[in-house]
Amino acid sequence: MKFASSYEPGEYESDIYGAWEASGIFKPQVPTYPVDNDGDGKDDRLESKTAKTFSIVMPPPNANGNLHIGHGLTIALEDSLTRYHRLRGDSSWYIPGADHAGFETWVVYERELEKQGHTRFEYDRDDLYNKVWDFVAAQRGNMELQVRALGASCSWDDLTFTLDENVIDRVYTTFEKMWNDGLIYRGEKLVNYCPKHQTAFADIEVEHKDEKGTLWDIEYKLVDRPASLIVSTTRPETLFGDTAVAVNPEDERYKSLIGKMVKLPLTDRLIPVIADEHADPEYGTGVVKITPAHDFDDFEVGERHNLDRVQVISEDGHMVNVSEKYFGLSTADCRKQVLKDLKEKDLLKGEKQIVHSVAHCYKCGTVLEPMLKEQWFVDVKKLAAVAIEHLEDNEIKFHPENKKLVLIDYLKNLKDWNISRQIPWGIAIPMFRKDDASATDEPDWIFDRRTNLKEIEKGGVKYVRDEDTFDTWFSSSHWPIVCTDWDEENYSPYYPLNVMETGADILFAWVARMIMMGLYITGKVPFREVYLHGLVLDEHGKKMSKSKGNVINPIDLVTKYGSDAFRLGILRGRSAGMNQAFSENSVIAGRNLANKLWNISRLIQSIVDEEETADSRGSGAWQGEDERARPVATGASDAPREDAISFSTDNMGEDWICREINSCLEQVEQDMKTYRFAEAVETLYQTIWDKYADWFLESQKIFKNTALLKKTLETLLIALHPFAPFVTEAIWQNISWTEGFIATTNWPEKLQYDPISAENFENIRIIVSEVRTTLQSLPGTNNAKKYELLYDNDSLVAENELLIKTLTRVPAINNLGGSPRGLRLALANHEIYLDVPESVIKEYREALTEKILAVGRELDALNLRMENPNYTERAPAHLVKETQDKITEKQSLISRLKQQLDII
RNA sequence: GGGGAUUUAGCUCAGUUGGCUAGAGCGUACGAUUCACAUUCGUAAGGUCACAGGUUCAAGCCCUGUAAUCCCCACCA
Repeated sequence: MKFASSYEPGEYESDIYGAWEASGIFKPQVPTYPVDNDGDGKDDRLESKTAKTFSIVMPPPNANGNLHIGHGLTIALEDSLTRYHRLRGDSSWYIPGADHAGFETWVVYERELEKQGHTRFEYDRDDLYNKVWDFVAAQRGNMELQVRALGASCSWDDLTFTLDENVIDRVYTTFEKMWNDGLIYRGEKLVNYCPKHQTAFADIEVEHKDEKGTLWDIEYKLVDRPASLIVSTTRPETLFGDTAVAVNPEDERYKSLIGKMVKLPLTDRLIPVIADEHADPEYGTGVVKITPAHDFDDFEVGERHNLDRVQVISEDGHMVNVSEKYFGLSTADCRKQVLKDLKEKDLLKGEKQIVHSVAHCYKCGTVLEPMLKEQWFVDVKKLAAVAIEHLEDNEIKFHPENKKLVLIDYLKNLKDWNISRQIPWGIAIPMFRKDDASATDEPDWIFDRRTNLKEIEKGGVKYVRDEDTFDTWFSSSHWPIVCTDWDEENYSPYYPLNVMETGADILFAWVARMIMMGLYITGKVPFREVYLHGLVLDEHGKKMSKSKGNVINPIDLVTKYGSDAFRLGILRGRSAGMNQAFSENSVIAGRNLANKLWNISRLIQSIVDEEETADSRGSGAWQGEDERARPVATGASDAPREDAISFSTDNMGEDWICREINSCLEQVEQDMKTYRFAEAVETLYQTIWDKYADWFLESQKIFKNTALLKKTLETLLIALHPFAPFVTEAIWQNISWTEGFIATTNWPEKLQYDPISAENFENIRIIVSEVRTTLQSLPGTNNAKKYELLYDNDSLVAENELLIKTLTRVPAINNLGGSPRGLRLALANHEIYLDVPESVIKEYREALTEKILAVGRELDALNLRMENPNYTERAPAHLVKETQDKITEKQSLISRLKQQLDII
């Protein structure tokens, strides 16, 4: 016996993964590059009946990080899909990736530098890039091992790293095209800037948090009259950058002051009073100071009124362009000083506490400073418009559906995209600035791919490299294109991707940009469907976080319960787009299913072994005389066929299990088509456990049909394989009659069965359940052993005595022969009794009364429905008939139970 | 301010086009036990489908309103 009594995942998983990988089964069958084997000069892939392809990319995990629970979910989802399609015969390509994780890795590395007592400013960009490269290379590998541990059937030879040459190449090609198309521009704008990391961010990377703050009222005195304006601000230190104060043009209080000058406190500067809609008469005093260089709204006001932009805060968060007293102070110190000085001059007229939202760095939590900087921007209007057009044409199907509208809404309001980052770890921006003022005819900036050079020469003019790198999302937006080897010449049968699976939280940052970029570069949407998963929350529905200490590590669970258990557990009870709780319990349930399946296989193998031994002795030990030739085998129809494997008719569980397995297969197929993973798993779980093990295998302990046992086990193993790849493969390798890998076998065809026989077994199940229920509700314990089962005039019971006896464990089943005794079961269509003595029946009286009442209530409800003429006239005929039948059934049941009660 | 969701058993969730007595897992209670599996088997209890109206022969599902929870976007001088 090869099978241990329980499934130990640790003993099998890594060997199995190794065998899969070594045999190359994760590679797609249809090549990714043109092939011309017949030498006719044409791409064979296009000539042949194109095999169906399935392609999906892995959202690249951080190359030097570890997987978290979200990755665990992503891989469970993506790999289940991939394996399912592989079994269905599609040329399936699951493309793995690794992310240089620009900013994240940089933050980690910069901390490392600090530990060593260095700062980034001691090195130039190329040095830093090389240092980080080495750092990442040294840390790399864990992630990829963890992806393997989760069972991802991805094609490792095709792993794409976000800094691979082909990626950089593609990004430069796009950038050049955009530059030539006028979609890229350099602009001085206010950008969100982290003074700690000294880099700018895109809007999307900013984290807004509500915080308590103080609103100070400051007096600005008018120059030509003894009057003053009170302005309110949360940032008094920025007053040095004020270049105007604004009032609403409709505000009667201040109309006469528009155009006058006020003196900027603590300075000698005079600034004008301007009229602008931005000033809200309802808010505070209705007067607002305008600091174009340090506030987003003020920046726009400044544009409208042509105001100067006076930058008073440096990139490292210190005061500049101010009088000596304040120069060099940190913004926080400067604020204190300004408040103190204003108070002394009696210009501070009030303060109050408010709650307002403040922008923070999503990595270090530092308050972001709006900073005036020259950056590269993408003009997104056209790109977004094209994306919206294709989305509205329903070219991409979303799961959940509503996310499409959310995305369209986002694209409609999208602002230009800042793609410059002031960190060295990333793809260098391929732009060079003219370094020769005398060359007036030459453009200020030129595109050039030679970013390894700090300066280049073109046409006798010297140009200097821009030191910035790309926003990670700029390159990531190319992911479907670079992963599938699409280019302008090579037709890739894998582009567009069949499905893009990723977190709902990066719908805007990533999915939106992939769509825009895909359309811009290839003219096609980059994927046909989008499946978005939500956050995995802890068991109480709270976000997992290090500070809360509720983080679950997927690899720990894999180690403890096995990869399959983790996958089954994390898929269960989860639907698209929803943030849902997760607990170890669901993984334990998955572990139990794996073990159940293992033991099912162990039982079947032992039956197969025994039969083979018996055959070799020449006596059909398990093929009793009852056996008749019966047609059941694979095939598409329900109709019995005469040429198939034979098996015994007496055990009607055989037809029944075929019916149930067929319906399970149909359900799973439907669920996979509609991305309802949890439902697919649930269906399989119930079919394998509740139906196959608890009813069919129990029945097979009486009549063994080895051929069918083999066939049905294979079917269930294959159907579960996408979700639980390891245990199904381990069993496949352990049972004696299968060949090759289950991972590359074919999705099962439907089984043939006789519907009448199947329905008969369903009736037997109902009888058995009723017997069990009644036995449990009788007084005393061990009732099953005490009472015999009696029946009258019932061929179903008569023909299946042994089966019913085994399933109910009653000591005997006898034909009454017309003289009823004992306790009659509450079954409408069968006359079945438990041979229970009078004394016990009397004790059962109460339960019987309750049962009669319950059936009576059901009957009343049905009658009420039938009495309503609107129902009988307007409801579909089959429903009305069903109701009528039910009434008849309930009535007869009640009268029988009442008879029983009368006897007592 | 704008938008998106969620609310069904003690907990976590299904319930697809309105149509049988609203389901599952976990948990709970009771019972079983050599003979594949205690990671087991059997049975049961447990529901005002958030609330209030409406449409319909029929509503967990559709419509209107209310409440609570969560998320996103914008703004907050």
